[in-house]
Amino acid sequence: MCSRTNPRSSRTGRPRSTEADAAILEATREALVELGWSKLTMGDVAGRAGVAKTTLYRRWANKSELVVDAVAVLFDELELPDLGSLRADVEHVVLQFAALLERPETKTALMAVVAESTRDEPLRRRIRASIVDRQKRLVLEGRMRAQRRGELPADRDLPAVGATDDLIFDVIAGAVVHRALVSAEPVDGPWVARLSALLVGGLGAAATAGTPNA
Amino acid sequence: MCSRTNPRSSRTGRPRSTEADAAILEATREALVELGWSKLTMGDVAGRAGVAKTTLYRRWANKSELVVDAVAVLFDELELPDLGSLRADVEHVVLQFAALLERPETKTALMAVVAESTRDEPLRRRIRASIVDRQKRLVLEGRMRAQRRGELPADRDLPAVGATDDLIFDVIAGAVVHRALVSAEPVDGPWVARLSALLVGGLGAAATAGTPNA
Amino acid sequence: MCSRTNPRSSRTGRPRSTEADAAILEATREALVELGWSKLTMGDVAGRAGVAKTTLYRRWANKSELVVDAVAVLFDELELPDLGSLRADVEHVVLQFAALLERPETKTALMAVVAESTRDEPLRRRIRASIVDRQKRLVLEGRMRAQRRGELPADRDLPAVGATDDLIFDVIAGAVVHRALVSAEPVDGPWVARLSALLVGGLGAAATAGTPNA
Amino acid sequence: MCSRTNPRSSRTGRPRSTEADAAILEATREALVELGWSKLTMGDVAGRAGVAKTTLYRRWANKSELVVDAVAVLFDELELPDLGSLRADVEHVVLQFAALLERPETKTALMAVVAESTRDEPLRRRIRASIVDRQKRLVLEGRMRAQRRGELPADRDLPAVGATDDLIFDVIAGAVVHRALVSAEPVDGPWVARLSALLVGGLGAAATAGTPNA
DNA sequence: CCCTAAGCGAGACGGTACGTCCGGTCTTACT
DNA sequence: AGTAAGACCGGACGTACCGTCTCGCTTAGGG
Repeated sequence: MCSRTNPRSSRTGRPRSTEADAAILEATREALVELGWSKLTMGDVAGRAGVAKTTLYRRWANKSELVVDAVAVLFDELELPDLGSLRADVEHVVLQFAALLERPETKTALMAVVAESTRDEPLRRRIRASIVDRQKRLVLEGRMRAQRRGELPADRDLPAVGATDDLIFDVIAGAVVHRALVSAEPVDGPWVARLSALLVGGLGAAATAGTPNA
Repeated sequence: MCSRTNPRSSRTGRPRSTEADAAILEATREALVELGWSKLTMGDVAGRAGVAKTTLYRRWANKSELVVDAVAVLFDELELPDLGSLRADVEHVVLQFAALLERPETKTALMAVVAESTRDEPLRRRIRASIVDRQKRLVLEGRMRAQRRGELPADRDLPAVGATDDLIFDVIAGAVVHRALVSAEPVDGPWVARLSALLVGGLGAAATAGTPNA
Repeated sequence: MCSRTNPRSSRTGRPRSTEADAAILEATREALVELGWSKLTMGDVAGRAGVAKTTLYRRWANKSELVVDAVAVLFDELELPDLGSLRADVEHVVLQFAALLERPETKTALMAVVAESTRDEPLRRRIRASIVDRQKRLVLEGRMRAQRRGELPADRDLPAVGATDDLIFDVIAGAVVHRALVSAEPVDGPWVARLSALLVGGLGAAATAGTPNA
Repeated sequence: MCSRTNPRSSRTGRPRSTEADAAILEATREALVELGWSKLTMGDVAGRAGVAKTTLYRRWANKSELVVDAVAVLFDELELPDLGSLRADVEHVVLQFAALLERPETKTALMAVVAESTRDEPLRRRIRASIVDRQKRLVLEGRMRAQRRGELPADRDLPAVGATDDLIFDVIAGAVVHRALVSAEPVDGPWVARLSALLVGGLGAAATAGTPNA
């Protein structure tokens, strides 16, 4: 989670405090809630965590990387219970994702680090590894479940993420983010229903038309 | 475009320089290209524009509002020529939007101001007015054209933006933004084809299923 | 009083408002009382005087010159009534000068413009002409009066300011200024009595010892 | 000398750099010489000292306090060698003080901080402690020496500064300052001779007249 | 009675310094 | 070697003033 420069952490000297790690990440989330991304400062986080600024910089290279780590864990809460149909599964995951984006920590932090990452390749990689790629499992799981149910044709290598999975992921996540943050309108039941209908309908149409996925 | 507090600008005193307005916005775009959002500074922009810092602050309350105005004009370049089919029109607008997001000015700026707007209501309004709402005309135009062609059922009040228009807008814009900035993968021909197929298929499915949404 | 660049003020055009002149100087004194030298601003003075900043700069080149003019008039209030003896006259003028220096306008302004004048030759000349030289009449008058009384030998060209006059002037004014502003202790009766005794005694000693003045 | 808020400087953390202290004060004097009081800026001083602006503000609250500290040390150079007579001693100290006031650092700075101190009680205290009170030792020393020689009656408590000492101090310092800065005329041999004669004569007259002042 | 040159209020302008804040590094002494 | 404390450099912030300018308007006196 934190950025150990050397892979096999050196054997000698005082070991790093794991309590500090947790306190810092918690303090970061707290500061995000109270202050938002742009007014969050490293000094403030250190103060809240009862830790010296040095201790932050020993673990994270800069503010962006710290915030990515602090927020990433929240994305692991997403789950995909089997609700019996593809459409129900889609609605559920959209609502979960929307609820996550309504939390002030994520709302203020996510787009900020993404914006930052357009000029910071290491940060981009960290975001992919810590947040983006991990969520694709939800799409993969949902798709395979639908294939097992027969809602989608089962002609693809099952356990790997395909191009359509990527597309669905970008559409779902992108639509929710855009609705919530850019359009700044509520991601509520009716909207989610319409989005899910569009997606399931589109997937179904593609399936019947022959399957043009990579 | 810039923030004149006084609607009918006061008759007295030296009038504001419109040349300065233009020079500042141009300098802002230039600085965004060279430096990106987070390294762009008001002082630097003032320097490039050959203008005093105070002149910037007399017009814009902060960096975010300035950047919104500087970038907004780029979104007006989007057009929607009639390519003969709904799918072709969708592909075209997606590609245009993707090209816009590939420009370094917009890539670095758009998500940054959106992130900032989560804590800044006036900024949010400015983004909506200057960028978001203006682009919805493309969706409206495309939908009405498809209805005229008979590709979509014509059962809605034509000139107003409806709930499905909003949905389509969020899906297209959100998917492109997410693909380009979050997933950080190319918005290329195949991906656009798949997205367009999904959307057109979904809209068609909804139409045949007879869902008369508002 | 105010700085007309060309001596014979041009015949044509709208004449300068003499009311503005007075209002500005009064406003300057008022601002000096309330704010002191360093926090007095030209804009504030203009506002108090109900006048545009341009009108100030048309008359005075800068803040220092304005303040010199505003304060100079106060020094004209000093008088030298004949109290019957050199010592009484000296005590009286010292007390008057001390009272003048206790006024907040002069206290804060005098040393400030003097300090400024160490790097500003025109200002130095203006101070001399407007403030310093005018007060020497008091010394001259007092000395001539004492000579008429026979308290001092009458062997000098009467109406001109001599070297000893200059010395006495610097000693009196300097001692009072130093006591009031630098030592920051009260210029009260006992102190004035001691100073006057010292001066009159010194002058007397010089007179009896032969008169070694220029 | 510099403003440590904490009397016993805290044991923890990185200690303040004493080299920075010295460099800043030296840079301040240098800037005073080159620019004078009113054009000296904190940023410029920081630059000359090779130090960040924050380092200045960590030590001094404002420009005035910094300049007082920078200039105070110069006043410690004054000495009072025994020249054999009260009058010679007086002449010597006056010349020394005049030479000090001719230095551009002091000429421009002294009256400026005094002017500032009329509205700034802490600054006034600092000036008294750092500059004024320290110089009174010269008057005290000179007076006691004259008493030992028998030039002045020895009827006062020897080691303490009395009211006449204060008077003499204000007269000497004030006269020199006024001559040099306000009248803006040279403090040369003849003038110093006249001033010394006046003072010694006045003190003698007071002594013979039997004025046992406090 | 208009013409013209200057004064005037208002307020934007370029410039410069302010004093504060933060990022990220460093130097202490202690653990 | 990690840690808390806090000083350090660098640099941007947003504000305040300075002294200048550019407007449109006013106010005389001279033709």
